[in-house]
Amino acid sequence: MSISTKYNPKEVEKKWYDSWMQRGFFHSEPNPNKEPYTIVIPPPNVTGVLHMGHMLNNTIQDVLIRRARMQGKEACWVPGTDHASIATEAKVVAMLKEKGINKSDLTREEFLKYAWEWKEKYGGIILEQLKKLGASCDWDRTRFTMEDDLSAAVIEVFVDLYRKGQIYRGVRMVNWDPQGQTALSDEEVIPKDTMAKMYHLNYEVVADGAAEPTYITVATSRPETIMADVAVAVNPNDERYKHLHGKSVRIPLLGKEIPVILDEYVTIEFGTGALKVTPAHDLNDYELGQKHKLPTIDILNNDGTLNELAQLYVGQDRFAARRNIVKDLQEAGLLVKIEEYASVLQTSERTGAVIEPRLSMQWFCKMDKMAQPALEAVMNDEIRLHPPKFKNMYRSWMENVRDWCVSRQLWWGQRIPAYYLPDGSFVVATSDEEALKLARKESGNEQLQMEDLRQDEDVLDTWFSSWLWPISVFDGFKDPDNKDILYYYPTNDLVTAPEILFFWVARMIMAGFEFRNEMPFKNVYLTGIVRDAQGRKMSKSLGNSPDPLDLIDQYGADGVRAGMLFSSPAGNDLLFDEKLVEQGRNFSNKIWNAFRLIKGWEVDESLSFPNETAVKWFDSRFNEAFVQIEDHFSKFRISDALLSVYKLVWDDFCSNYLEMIKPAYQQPIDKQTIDHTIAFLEKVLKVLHPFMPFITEEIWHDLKERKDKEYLIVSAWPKKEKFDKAIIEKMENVLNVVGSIRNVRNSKNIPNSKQLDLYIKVMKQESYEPFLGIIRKLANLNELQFVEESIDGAISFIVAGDEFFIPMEGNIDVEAERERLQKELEYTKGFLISVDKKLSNERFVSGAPEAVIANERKKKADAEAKINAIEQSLASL
RNA sequence: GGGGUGUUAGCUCAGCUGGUUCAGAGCACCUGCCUUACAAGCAGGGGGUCACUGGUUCGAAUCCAGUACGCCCCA
Repeated sequence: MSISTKYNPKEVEKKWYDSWMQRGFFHSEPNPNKEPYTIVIPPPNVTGVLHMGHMLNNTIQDVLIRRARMQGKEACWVPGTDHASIATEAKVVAMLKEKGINKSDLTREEFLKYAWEWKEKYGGIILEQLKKLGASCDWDRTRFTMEDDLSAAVIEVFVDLYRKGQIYRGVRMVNWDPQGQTALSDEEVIPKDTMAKMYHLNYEVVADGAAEPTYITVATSRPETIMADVAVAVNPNDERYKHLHGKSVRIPLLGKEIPVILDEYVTIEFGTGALKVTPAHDLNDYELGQKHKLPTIDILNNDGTLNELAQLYVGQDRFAARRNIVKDLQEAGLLVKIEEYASVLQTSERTGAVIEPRLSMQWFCKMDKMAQPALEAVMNDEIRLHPPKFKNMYRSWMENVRDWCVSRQLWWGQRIPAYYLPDGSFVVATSDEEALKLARKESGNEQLQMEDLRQDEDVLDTWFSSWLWPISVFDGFKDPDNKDILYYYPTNDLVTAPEILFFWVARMIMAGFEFRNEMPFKNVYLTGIVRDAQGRKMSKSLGNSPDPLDLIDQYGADGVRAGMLFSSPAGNDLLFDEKLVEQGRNFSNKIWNAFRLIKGWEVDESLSFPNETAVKWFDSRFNEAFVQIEDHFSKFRISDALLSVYKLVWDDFCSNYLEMIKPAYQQPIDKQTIDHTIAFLEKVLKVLHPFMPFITEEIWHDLKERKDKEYLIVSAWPKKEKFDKAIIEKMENVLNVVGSIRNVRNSKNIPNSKQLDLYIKVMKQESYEPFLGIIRKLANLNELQFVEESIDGAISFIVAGDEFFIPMEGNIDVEAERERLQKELEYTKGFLISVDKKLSNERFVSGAPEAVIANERKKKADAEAKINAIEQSLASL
């Protein structure tokens, strides 16, 4: 035989991927005769490289899309990339720095030129990597969130929302990243648990005639912000501070006088019960300040250094300033003590810098109105989240949704289409021309020129383009009634990570209802995070993330795909272990060898058909498993679906069916058996194909001559068929018999090659007759006959109430055998007692359903028969 | 602090409407096999008080309450 004993994925994968591409199997066009099935890819960052998370996510999407394609649906998987403004800009800035260029020395246009060059050169590698995985995306439809049409959609949406009053400009407390020098959305801020210090500072109470100065002690974690203090707040019910109501205090070092205000917001027990109010640098203080109509003093520059308003430590970084002021306070005797306490530090997801709550002028998008339909759609299961446990999280987020800060102080992205007039007012427009027209109209100044207008410097948050993705990839903004969007939208399934449920998924749902009055997708499958075997997140610094392409190289794409899916139920983190991928590869090999076996048989047409029972059984078994597989798919239990296929292939098809029909060495096989077997293998390949596309396509073609477009990838998915439950159950018993015989061999050290005899004492001989050949073959038997009486001097066992005897030619260990039987007898007796107890319970008999009672009766009868049989065997020993 | 969610074999997890799918799977482990499809394999096997406590029920891994521990989200 010339076929390799090991499956070799390398050339196979390339060959079939190219072949699929050439024949256009991935490409989709609207087809009114077919049901559409659509997935839009969560666009990876254009700067990204494939990591394990992508592997899992895209394998699942590919499984779904391939199955749909085989089901005869018009399957369309739209790929693309995201411009990822912060991440990409950071990479370009770093690249320029290496060349000795500072971003601040460049104009916006110069910088963008570099950025585009960089994107053209390094961007989109990830899409090429996805091809190695076997992703059957419609590459003709590849989109990029910053390409012209998609940017135009973003601008159009911005203008539209602005005109609807949904977008506004305002001073707000934002999360400021002093390193990236941009505002961040709440979702881009990562809280980190740390130990922080609480400084207790003395504020002098403004002289009220007392000879000695008196103080109030204020606790703060940020002493460097005291120069921005505008008040000290205490709880009006706090007895300790009653004497200070209506008084003022002096800021330490600065000496500035500020009022003591009263508010029940202050927790009496926390710190000293006295709170310094610094509206410019803390969200809660800001709200307190608003309430009490206090001024705000912002003492920080964009880069986190102190400005002139601070008066002290001007120009120093906030952390340096903190060290210095603590020292000075100490020297001035105003620092009472320092306490350690556990606190949460807000950091930037991108740069890791400590976030500065800061007042700044930003653009916001109102969320509350848009959140309504988006919330309802999920709560009433119009859009289903898998697993549904995420519904609660989704609801609590949507019910407490806050306005979305959409502006970013960056250059890489869609520039905010607001144009400022010389008088400081502004207009919002989709183009320069329109802006000028509007500006002239609104200012009444027809002399205004384009040069008089200044466009906002900021760009929009990346998510402001990705929330439109399911619509914009089909040009639903440019041309709202085009045939693609009408056909493919709403899409079917979205596969993504739970950490972007709010960033992205929720906003896409909002955009769907806002701009098309329709949900963007019907199902959201939430994957878990891929972690290492110890449960740690995969990260570059830990070096615990394998390179996916190396894995593919080593184990084959099919092996990796199967390995990823073996243990990743929806919503659960995947603890990745290379063992899983190894298992996937071994599975490939198993399938390969099954194919080799079948391919190697000579057919002799003159032979009769000896395998009717085996064929009938596997046919039923396949259909039984198939119903299960379909059920798993319908509930998005992808791992379970794969495991069902795995067991069907390995246990049922290979270990059992093929062993049953396998002719003796170098003997030919009959025509009927081989035909059935090939048909079975084809069906098995079909259900396997979504998971392991390459090896299945390879075998499909090696098995038979195929016509030009007769590919597995576009073959028809099996249909659910009726199956014979009785033959499956009977075979289970038969395989138990075989297993018991093998067990006897094992425990008695009887080699496989030595034939044994078997005597069967059963109630219904005819029920066993069709299976005798199978038992003989799988257990390697010589004599095989039915008997009426128990056989002396034999090892016996019982399966489903029937007795089986293997004569042992006298070398039977009577004591051991007696002990074994005695043990089994005791167990069965105990079992009978428990069943009897149940059945004699009046309330059980009257309360339980008929089927359950019947079952208990059957258990009782079986147990009694078994006890009887064991006792006889014991007697005959 | 509020909310969510989980705890089942050494590990990762199934277990759906309470009862034959009820204590399961895969991996790991142990024993024996180089049996001409496959040692990346074959055959067999040992592992669990279903976190704890109580309740509901004829019957609880499954429903309810509390406790402990873990994780997630929000403040």
